[in-house]
Amino acid sequence: MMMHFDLAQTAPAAAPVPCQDASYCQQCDVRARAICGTLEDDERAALNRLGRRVMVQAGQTVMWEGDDATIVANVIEGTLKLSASTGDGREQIVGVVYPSDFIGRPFGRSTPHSVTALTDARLCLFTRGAFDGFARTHPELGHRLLQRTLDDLDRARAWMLLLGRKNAREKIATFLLDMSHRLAGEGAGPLDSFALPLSRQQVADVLGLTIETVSRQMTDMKRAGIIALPNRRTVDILDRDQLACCAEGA
Amino acid sequence: MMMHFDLAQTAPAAAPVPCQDASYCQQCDVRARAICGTLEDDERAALNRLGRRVMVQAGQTVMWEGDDATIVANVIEGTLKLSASTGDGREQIVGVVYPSDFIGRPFGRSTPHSVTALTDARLCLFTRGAFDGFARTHPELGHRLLQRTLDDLDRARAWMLLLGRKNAREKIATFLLDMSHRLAGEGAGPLDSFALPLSRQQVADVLGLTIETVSRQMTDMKRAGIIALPNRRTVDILDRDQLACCAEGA
DNA sequence: CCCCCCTTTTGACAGAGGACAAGGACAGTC
DNA sequence: GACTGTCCTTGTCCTCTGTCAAAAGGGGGG
Repeated sequence: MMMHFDLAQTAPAAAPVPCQDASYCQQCDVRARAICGTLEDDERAALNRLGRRVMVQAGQTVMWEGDDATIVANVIEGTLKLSASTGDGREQIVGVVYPSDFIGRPFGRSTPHSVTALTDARLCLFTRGAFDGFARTHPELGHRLLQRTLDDLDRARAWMLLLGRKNAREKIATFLLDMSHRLAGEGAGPLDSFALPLSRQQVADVLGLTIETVSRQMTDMKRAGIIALPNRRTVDILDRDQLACCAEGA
Repeated sequence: MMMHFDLAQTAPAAAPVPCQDASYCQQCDVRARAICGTLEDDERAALNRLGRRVMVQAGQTVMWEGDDATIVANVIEGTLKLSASTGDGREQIVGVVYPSDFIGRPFGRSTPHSVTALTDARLCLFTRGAFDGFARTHPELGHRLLQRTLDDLDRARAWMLLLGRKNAREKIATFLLDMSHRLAGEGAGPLDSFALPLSRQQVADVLGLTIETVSRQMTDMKRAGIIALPNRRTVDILDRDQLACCAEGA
């Protein structure tokens, strides 16, 4: 039974509704890649008893920047954004998460950034207290989480170079190449055609640009024959080498 | 016996020279705050046998971006920068590390950014293989490392907001406030006077600005009576409230 | 099938910050 | 104390990107 995720339930008072059916994990699409992938069957069953499956609709915010960190989750399906913002409303997307990624801030007091669904999404949700306790007593899970966090940190720092030192053209090109890799499935090569899970405004928020600059740069690249834009959301990479050159500043 | 860190030894072939004197850890200034802080005495002694103490001079690079990740270390004393750069030499500082911080990329193939000493520094150095093995068999160490990595990730993402969405004035103000907190000792409040461990160029590289813009903004704030700059490296915060306003964009 | 709303694109203009250049200050050396 | 190299500051100009405004395009509902 899939429960529908009610926004009101994101409040600290949300009552966790444990998932009864222990067979869920067996069918889980992302089990192998998620942090629970290397747990023994009985351990995973125990973890499963702590969590619940929820759906979130595109646009719904699962956690708010600065709130008490009361939940964590694995992403089963869909795409979500992590975002931070200034007091006067300027927004920066600090991460985009995909199926098998982990969201939330374990072992901490408050959530440092908001988490919002970009598409309809399915999550495997845990209360933070229950998850923290489980992770502390299951080193294998902690280790997977550590590896994933180290990878996230590397990615965040690579993005800092982009935000601080690249110009608009380089940012767009780097972004498109990154998407072409991240949207590819397990072990598959980069995609030459894909649907962006982000609107132009959201692309701007990832890159620290305005929507107009994003639009102009993409149109320029289209005119240069480097990419094609058959409709609003899909991107075809026509000349990957040249796109890589743009990303490097050449 | 303190060994001097030879740059050539950063090469993969570097022979680890174990530290014989197990009492080192007892006297270690940062033991309580470092990731080894919660280990039992015998465990810490075992870890100690895997590592060696080294000195690095200001300006020396301990690891190079893209190199095989062969070493990790705890910072005992001094300040170091983590930096990434584009093919054509633009640089972005993606982190500044202080005593008790951990550096290097455990459980990974290559180092994603360079590590360079800003001041003379003392490190407690491990080969990555030895450290990885130890961490895998000592969950408590892994857990401390996880907490630290989660904190680093939060900081990196907060900095992404600064890099992507703040203007020069806000960046400088945020940076100065951050420094005033990070340079304060254990549990102490923020400092109203401190010596920057960074040159103007390095401040620019942290904030994604040019050295001229950094200089101009700091002079402007000095003229506005918000800060004083008694010499090149020291900063006095005269009006913290106003500085906080600058940081927020007000 | 048309209409309406929202997203995206395009245009014109302005301003923040970068690039280049020169002058000034400071620390270490002789 | 003069010298010298490095780091920092200041000045001028220019460009990239942001801002504001309007037009164009697309998708969903009636």
